[in-house]
Amino acid sequence: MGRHSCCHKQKLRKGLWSPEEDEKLLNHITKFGHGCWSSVPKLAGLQRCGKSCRLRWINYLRPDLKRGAFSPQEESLIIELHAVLGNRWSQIAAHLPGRTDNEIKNLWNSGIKKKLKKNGIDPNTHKPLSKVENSDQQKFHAISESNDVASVASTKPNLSQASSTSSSQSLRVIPSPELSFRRPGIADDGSFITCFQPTDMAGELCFQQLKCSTTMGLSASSDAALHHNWNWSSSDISPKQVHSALKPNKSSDNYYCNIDGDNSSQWSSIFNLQNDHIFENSPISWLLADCGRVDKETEIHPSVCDAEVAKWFEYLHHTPFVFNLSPSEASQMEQTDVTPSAGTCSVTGGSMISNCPHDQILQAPPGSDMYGKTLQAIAVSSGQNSSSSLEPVKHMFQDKKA
DNA sequence: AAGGTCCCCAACCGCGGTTCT
DNA sequence: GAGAACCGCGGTTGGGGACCT
Repeated sequence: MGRHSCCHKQKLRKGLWSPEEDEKLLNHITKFGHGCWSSVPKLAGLQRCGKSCRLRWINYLRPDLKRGAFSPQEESLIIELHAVLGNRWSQIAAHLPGRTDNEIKNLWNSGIKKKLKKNGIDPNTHKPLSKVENSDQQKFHAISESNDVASVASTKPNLSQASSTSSSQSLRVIPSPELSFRRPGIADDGSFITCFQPTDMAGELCFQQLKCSTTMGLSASSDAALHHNWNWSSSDISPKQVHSALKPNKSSDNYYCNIDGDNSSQWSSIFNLQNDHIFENSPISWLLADCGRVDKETEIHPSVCDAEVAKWFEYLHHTPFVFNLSPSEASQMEQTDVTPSAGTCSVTGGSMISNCPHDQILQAPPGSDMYGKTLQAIAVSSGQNSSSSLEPVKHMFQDKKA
């Protein structure tokens, strides 16, 4: 079948659009709408192909476009969405009103990518750029493939191993401030293998793996959802609880959680509340999604937070990170800010998770396009690429829908 | 001032998916 | 069901402005 590329048509202009062409296209679409794009150039009196007209309208002439530089909030949102969605620019753009996929793609390729690399993050995987020597890399991959900690983002986790002897294997890596950004994986039984957090052991940063069962976690009846009863388990570490959470800066949408365990390490994690959505920077967003509704106002207590996280926070948000707040400092911060209550965070119902892939699946009928694509997105983000490895994920969500 | 290089971003290109005939 | 046309997406290109030497 011969597919006609518009570029092969004769006598059609290419290249930059002139103001006159813009005006013709704008006038035509304003009056008649675009209808069938292939007929637009003829009706509008343009020597362009329909595809070119469509692109010009979408990327430049549309009245609802937001012009100008991206805000730090938009940039951080793009980074967070990219971690979940990858190069699905149109889906990312859907979360940024007034921005086009092309614009976001350009920003990513020309700006954000470099920033991430500069900060030691691989922009493709959102993992720390490893400077590990070859031998260490081989070890890394070997362990990954046998379901060690690194496997969460790159290979299919194996629950039996994770819950037995190897669940807290540590792996020496080049220290990096981004270690708190790990994504959860999904085990065969549908339980979550959570992110790895940096822990300081004898001066070395190590990865450690935790497991959170879907049957555990946040109680729907908890009256202080964000810092109550998030139980984590691994074979050699007793269940942990999030004992406090911190909103380091009132203009920020990010919160940090400290999870105390019996090995005296502090486990910091991060999640983000923005436009009523929680983004998958941490297993906590998955936990919240999994647990359904959280509808009580929640206190966030300032607490000590890890300097690595602070560094990352400052990079992402271009705002100073405040930590080690005393109660009086926290109180002062609360009084000087115009946004609601520094120490509280209002978390409301299902809308909170409406944009979480997990929740999209719960809302989408199995078999629908949304269902399949979202499953794939999750599988890919979890390093589960084969269709067979999707099965446990499917079952998990089907069970939850039921 | 001139030439070279870098980088941004608008636009192109090709592909896959969907709809129409 | 097959072929053609259309649509939308993501990767890539190249024009041109900014910056450097």
